Amino acid sequence: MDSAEFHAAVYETVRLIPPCRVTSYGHIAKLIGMPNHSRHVGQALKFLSPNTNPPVPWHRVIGASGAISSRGPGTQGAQRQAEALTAEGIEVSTGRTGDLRIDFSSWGWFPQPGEITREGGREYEPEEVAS
DNA sequence: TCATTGACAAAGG
DNA sequence: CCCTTTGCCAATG
Repeated sequence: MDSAEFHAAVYETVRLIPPCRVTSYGHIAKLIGMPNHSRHVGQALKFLSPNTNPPVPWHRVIGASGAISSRGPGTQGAQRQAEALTAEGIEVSTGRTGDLRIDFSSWGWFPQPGEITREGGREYEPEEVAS
């Protein structure tokens, strides 16, 4: 599997995340079958151009700690992601250090690699996704 | 080529 | 909880 296929696999998998649910980079990597490529899931999302068709709900992917990953000092990417999540109805809280976090016990989505279509994996209409 | 960078994760203290 | 260390590997310079 080359990198282009990897990126495509990431997008397809992220697209399966139901609304009002979030998962982690590492779990996406696991679902693809490459559990040690969590960092590259983030890269794939970074390369994602806005307004893709079909839409990819990139905002539903956060770090395994439950925190929205920083895009680096002085950037607003994390804030934008938080806005997209709250717009969906997901609660985003702010920790002491100003980190944006989400409660996995309430919003987490971590299916095993076989039970995806059963659980609720379906495709979403463009208007359902902010992107 | 070689070195550095990450939208990461798990384990240890 | 927090912080540090270690493993990871495509992309970037």
